[in-house]
Amino acid sequence: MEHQLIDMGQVAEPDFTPADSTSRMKHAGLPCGLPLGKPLVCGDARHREDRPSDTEVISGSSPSHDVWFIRTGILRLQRYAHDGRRQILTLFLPGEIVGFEAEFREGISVETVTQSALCRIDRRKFETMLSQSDTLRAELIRQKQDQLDRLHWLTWSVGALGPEERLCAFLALSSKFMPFQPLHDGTVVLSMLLPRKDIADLLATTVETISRILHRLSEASVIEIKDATHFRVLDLKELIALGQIDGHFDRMSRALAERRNRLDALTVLRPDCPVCFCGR
Amino acid sequence: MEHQLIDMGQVAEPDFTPADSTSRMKHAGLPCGLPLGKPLVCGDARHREDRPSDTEVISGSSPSHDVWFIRTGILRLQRYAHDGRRQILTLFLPGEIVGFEAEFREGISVETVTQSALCRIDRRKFETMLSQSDTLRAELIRQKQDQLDRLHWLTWSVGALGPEERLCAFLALSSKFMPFQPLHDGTVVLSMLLPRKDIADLLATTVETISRILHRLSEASVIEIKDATHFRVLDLKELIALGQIDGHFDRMSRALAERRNRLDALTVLRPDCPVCFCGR
DNA sequence: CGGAGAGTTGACTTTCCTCAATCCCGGTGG
DNA sequence: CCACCGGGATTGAGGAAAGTCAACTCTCCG
Repeated sequence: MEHQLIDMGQVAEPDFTPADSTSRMKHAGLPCGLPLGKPLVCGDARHREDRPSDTEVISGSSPSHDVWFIRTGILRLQRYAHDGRRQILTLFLPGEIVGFEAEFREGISVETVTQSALCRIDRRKFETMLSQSDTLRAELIRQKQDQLDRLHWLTWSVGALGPEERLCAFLALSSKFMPFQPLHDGTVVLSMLLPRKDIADLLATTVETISRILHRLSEASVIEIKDATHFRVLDLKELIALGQIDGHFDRMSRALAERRNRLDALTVLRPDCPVCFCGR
Repeated sequence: MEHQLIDMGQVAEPDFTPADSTSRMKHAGLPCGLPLGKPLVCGDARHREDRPSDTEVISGSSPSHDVWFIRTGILRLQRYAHDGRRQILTLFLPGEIVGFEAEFREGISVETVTQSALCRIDRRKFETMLSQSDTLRAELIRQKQDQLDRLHWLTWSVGALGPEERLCAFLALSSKFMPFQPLHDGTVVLSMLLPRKDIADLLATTVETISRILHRLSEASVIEIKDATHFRVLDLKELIALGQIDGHFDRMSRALAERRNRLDALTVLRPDCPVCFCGR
């Protein structure tokens, strides 16, 4: 199979039941750790933090002393216009390092989208670790590159495409970084972790437009809407074509899969975290 | 003076005369060189290339063997939608290194906007240089950071602001990276090097809208239109306010100034290039 | 049972894109 | 020297996509 389906494991979902619509708020704990290769080294002891959704991690005004490692959950980098309009510039996913630089400019903030488990690391310590570990440095560069990639897509897409095309691309990609349930016929039921407002602000449109397009796609049998947060993807190829990410889908989903695998490797090889006391 | 005015020296402009409207196509030669600190090391001998405007530097389809160093001129990173609509994702300026990675994805290409003087460097050699020079590595990271910064602005701006606000921000920034002529009263006459279509495709709008907004701003006495490529900035503060880049203008123009200074230092300290044979 | 919040739906409105005509300027050739 | 030509820029008229506003539904939860 060319595109291996990957279960993120973030959300426990047995057989799909529409009643399970609160899944957006649940998550399982994972041991924490930075991607430092063999030894799991954390910057701090007892630095683990669980955050509910929609809480500020990095403020838009006060410079932060900390760097964050995302164990589970999704974060958003955002900025507001004077009229209160918000633009989400990128999403951060499990395994990513946030706040090292640049993501805390005046007016730019980072918040949790879903409930999240984070590791807080002192900036000074992180810089030391960075200077001592080639592995970590390489990982950081890879992450910056991935983020630049995503931002290129978003910028192009917001500038040159319409809302429908953007949403299709987003849905296609979502099937690679959101939890889902494979079905017998090869299709999948996708659990959308982002509320409508976040999707709208990421894709630079409105909740009303998102809603209308979703139902239009459902009408066209590209997706099936099980409930507000669960979509069955009937025609992934069509989503990719409509979203005009033909040449980019493979690379982007590969990048996502690799990050996921690196994270899994950490948690599988070291079920407990020997360095920090954030165990389990 | 808080914001030092910097003459780019790219365009020879004595006293301003509206007749000088072909200045867009002219540029002066500079010695080439990579920002490697003391010794100027180039990857290749005789690798200097002069390009007219609107020529492809990095193709969207065939992977490139080369990395480019911009001595003079402006380049654009762009991508087309299926309907032919183009989005310019970023501009590259003198002193920047282009094509090392990521800027040559499927469908993404780099072209000259103005006539440009480039240094072509073999990718293999560049990687060697990179592994041997901390200075170069640091410079490359700084550049990536600047590009990420600009892209954050563009994405936010296209997503959350209207065309008028985007154009104001662009004009304000332009006064920091385009040639200009200071006037007796402290205002400046800006030489716009980009044709309307490029401005429009960068700001995700149309030439008609750009034109209308320019004349609206002129009507409001924020700028004065000398001719199609020369604007006198009457009220920079207002441009910054309208463009909502209050908190970012200083940092972004500082970054531009620093790059410019580093490039100047290279050319001033080493008026001839001792390593490569591209001399002056 | 009632209230809050998210999502959906419909009617209206506005912005800005599209299309087309015109202008302006520089270059060229008679 | 002047008339013509071509490309970029400007201006105007009209229309469509998507944003705004408001009403309504649904589910969850106290």
